[in-house]
Amino acid sequence: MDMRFDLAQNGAAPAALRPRPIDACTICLVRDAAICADLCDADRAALSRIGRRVSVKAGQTVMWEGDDSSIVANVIEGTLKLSTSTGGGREQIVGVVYPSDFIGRPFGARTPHSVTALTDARLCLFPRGSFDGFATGHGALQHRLLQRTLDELDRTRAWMLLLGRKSAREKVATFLIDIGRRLRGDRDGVIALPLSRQQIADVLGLTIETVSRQMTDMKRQGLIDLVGRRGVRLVDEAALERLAEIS
Amino acid sequence: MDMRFDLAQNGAAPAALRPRPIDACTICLVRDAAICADLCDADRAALSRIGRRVSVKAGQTVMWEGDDSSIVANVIEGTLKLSTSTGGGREQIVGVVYPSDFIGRPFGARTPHSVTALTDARLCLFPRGSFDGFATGHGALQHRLLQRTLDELDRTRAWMLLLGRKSAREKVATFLIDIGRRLRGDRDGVIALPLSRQQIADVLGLTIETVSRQMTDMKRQGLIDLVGRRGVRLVDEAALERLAEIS
DNA sequence: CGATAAGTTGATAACGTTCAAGGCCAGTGG
DNA sequence: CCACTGGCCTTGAACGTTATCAACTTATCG
Repeated sequence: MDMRFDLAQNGAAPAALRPRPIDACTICLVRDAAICADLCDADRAALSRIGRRVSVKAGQTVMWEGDDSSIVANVIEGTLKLSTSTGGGREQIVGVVYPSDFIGRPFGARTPHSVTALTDARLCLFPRGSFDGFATGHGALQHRLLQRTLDELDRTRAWMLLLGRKSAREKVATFLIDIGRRLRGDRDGVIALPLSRQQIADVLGLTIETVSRQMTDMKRQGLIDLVGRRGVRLVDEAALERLAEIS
Repeated sequence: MDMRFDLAQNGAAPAALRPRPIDACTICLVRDAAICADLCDADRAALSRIGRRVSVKAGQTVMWEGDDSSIVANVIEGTLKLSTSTGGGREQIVGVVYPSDFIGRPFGARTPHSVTALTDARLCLFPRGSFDGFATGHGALQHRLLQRTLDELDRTRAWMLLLGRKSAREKVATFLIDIGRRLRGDRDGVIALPLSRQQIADVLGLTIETVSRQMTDMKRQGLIDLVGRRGVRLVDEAALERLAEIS
């Protein structure tokens, strides 16, 4: 799918050309959870006309750290990572986003971190300028965006405690508890991790070897089960929580 | 100064009792930089009537992690730290705020981190409920709050890279560069640190000994000068920037 | 000027990284 | 259906950075 942004698509077409527009929002999977949830139908339709639906493949980078902030988007489907890196190439994942989350930097000139799809994903993409303009005129949208940003800031600050003060074991335990809360497992309780070992390391500020060692250790102790490369079952969640030192 | 919050103070007094109210905002040091900057005089006066000016002493904690979110505030004067800690008492400073910054958790039930004055400080304090109500009706205020929160989130995520991926030396160098940008030094170029060594350690996710060693090492190399306990001069800022690995 | 908290310095040990090799799984082609 | 391939993950050994523990020094304030 073409990722380039075509401004021409966003001008309002002459009314005659869209007598009964099929509104993408009516069938949207996240319409009640995303930031557009509180808009009335008319406003939602207007916002929808500003943006377009886009698919991205796993591994594809949607925005680059330091680039001009030219697009923002709602995540409709899939998981993506937000990351920054040092000049030397060391990477830190600063966030993982799920369906209904919002990505990009509205009201700002620069994208402060890269956004990369971890799985195949679908986005509802807006040119930043148009989005900013729309949001400025719609308090409900801005309020939802504010709520979401405040929540994200809280979660990010909690993660700083992990990065600065927790041991490798505590970090991995916290990660497993956290992922367990977001992604319910299948009927066997097996959670499909959206992250590779390297990516888990990049979330926790560790090396891949340390993550691997901690996880096999926890398996040996009967705290978790590892099934295949991407599966985990939290066997003793209470013990993990104790390990995680969650305040 | 009494920190307890007295709701009675916030009810509007009978009009007869305030014929020409002396508006605290007209002499406010941060009125053009805080979130209330874009309000018209009438709205600003209305907001002012909701809140009150409060002084706090260095060391005093204004809000506690996990408490009900009952107040929010603008910082008028002074420096404060935001911090979280593990059950075991390990602390991580998740933010440092300066005059015109906003503190507290609007639109949320819990305070996610403690707020403690590092220096004597003055705040413009609002009961959270009243503030939320006012903000909901005033798009300009909410927009400013959103801008500020987005900026803070960007800064916080940049700090995650430091916590997760930088060495002790890089951390200290980054800290010095960062503080140098916020606090201009005196005519000798000496910056008065608002943080003790322990607090610097708590910002960087290090121990006090490591911070001390890195700083005396940098002094030995002629990168910085240490004057007294709270003074630093950045002698070779370019070298520090190179050390900091700022992307 | 003396008391005391804050900071520095040193020795030692632990934790996590680094480097290196080997194993395992998923996808591909025979 | 099996062998082959390549990437991902695991395991091991050695090293290095930072934490820990303890003693000492210095700045600051009454």
